[in-house]
Amino acid sequence: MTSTRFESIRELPLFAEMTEESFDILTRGAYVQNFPPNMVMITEGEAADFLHIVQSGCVELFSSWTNRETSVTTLYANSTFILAATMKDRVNLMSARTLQKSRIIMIPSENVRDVFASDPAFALAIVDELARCYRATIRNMKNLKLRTSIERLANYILKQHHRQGDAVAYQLPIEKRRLASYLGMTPENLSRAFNNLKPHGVVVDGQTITITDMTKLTAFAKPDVLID
Amino acid sequence: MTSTRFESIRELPLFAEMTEESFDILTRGAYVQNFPPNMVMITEGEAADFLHIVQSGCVELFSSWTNRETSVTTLYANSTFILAATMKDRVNLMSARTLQKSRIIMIPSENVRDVFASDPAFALAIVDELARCYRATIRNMKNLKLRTSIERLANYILKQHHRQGDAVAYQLPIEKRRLASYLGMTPENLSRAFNNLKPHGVVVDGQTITITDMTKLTAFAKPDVLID
DNA sequence: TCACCTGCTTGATAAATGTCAAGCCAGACC
DNA sequence: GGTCTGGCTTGACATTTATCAAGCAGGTGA
Repeated sequence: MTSTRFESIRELPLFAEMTEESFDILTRGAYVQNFPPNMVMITEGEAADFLHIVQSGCVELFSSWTNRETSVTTLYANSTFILAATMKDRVNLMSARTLQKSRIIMIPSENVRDVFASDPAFALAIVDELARCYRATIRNMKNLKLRTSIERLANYILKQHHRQGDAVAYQLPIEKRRLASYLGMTPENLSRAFNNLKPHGVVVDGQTITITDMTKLTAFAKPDVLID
Repeated sequence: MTSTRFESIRELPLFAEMTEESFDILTRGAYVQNFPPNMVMITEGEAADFLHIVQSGCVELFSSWTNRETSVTTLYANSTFILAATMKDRVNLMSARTLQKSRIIMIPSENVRDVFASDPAFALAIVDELARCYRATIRNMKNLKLRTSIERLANYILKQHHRQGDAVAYQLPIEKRRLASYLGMTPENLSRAFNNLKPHGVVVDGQTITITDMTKLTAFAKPDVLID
């Protein structure tokens, strides 16, 4: 049984509904790999030979042009990446690096395309995941084009607050310099943006964010279900 | 035969490979509608009841937040839109307006989801289209985050040049104020950006763009297959 | 314990981009 | 032909954001 090694992902939405046979075919030739922190595992422009799934740890997708670099997103356990390039059999548009020691499952892209064609439940799950990622990217772009950097930060702080169980104080999940890049600004500018949010009810101490006045912060951030 | 009204889209990649029966089911309850120019046909936040296809004319997808608005993309004949929201049965994240008199085919979202589940060829076409749009959006975001507005304009000029058959001079396909919004800048700034490109081999006269020095322009724009 | 990283912050300054106001100009319409 | 309109352009200025340089601080390892 090849699949026993991959039981941990069997319950993920992407794989939960497919037949046992399909899952076997899918995981044939798949393998698990451990990466140390800060390791570039995928470089943009390379062929997408494997669908990747974060089993544990943390992966950043980023992209470069000339001498500039930008963080696109950060992925945690149970996230998939390289799905679109896998399905279209094209090169990756983004690079990927580990931020922590990470365990990654790699499934041959060919298997994914084969099973997509033969297992309707898997096809549905793939399209669902793809549409979800697409919509997340549209939201991201709206965020970038419609808001200033301070507004983006304010909304990020609110979103994290909800993700971390509505605690008044919480820890930033990533380094500030990566957050800055994700939000489309420089680290210096992020520092100043945090200061600018003080009168709007946010206090920062190291990695700890404390929302001192939710009403003020929400009034300033104006979160929107169609962006955030 | 319901489908005769929709023969014009039968040959599109999205519908070409599906069975005749599936196409019949898909177009049941579908209809064609004519819109005048500058008509908002879809408002973000509304349910995505129909998959839309531009049969003729021109449609702009755009988005708003507070009192700001941004152009996301412009679609011409044979383009589909609202595909991701249709597949996930969610609200639209973008609004759509006609830029010219346009003829739009509308297919009930329910039909799309039903046929997706029953016709593997259609499923494959859907996932292909979705992945294509997703990747286009990633490119768009990289363009926005990694380049200045002048660099974005330079690359836009190069891309249009190729699209319009490598002619030395060509007409801008959209109004400058919409181009400005698409590129993430103000109309005033676009005007100045055109002026800034003069020493890099671009002359503008109204809607006409003339590339006077391709070498210089390319050297400045540094187009990249992973963005453009 | 201390030195030394590395990432963060702050200040000074520059560059990019946006805003406001005015004028220009081509096309639409009477 | 003349007027009007809307989009485009230009100038002056404000704001936002980036850059450069320096200093700070918390964690790591000798």
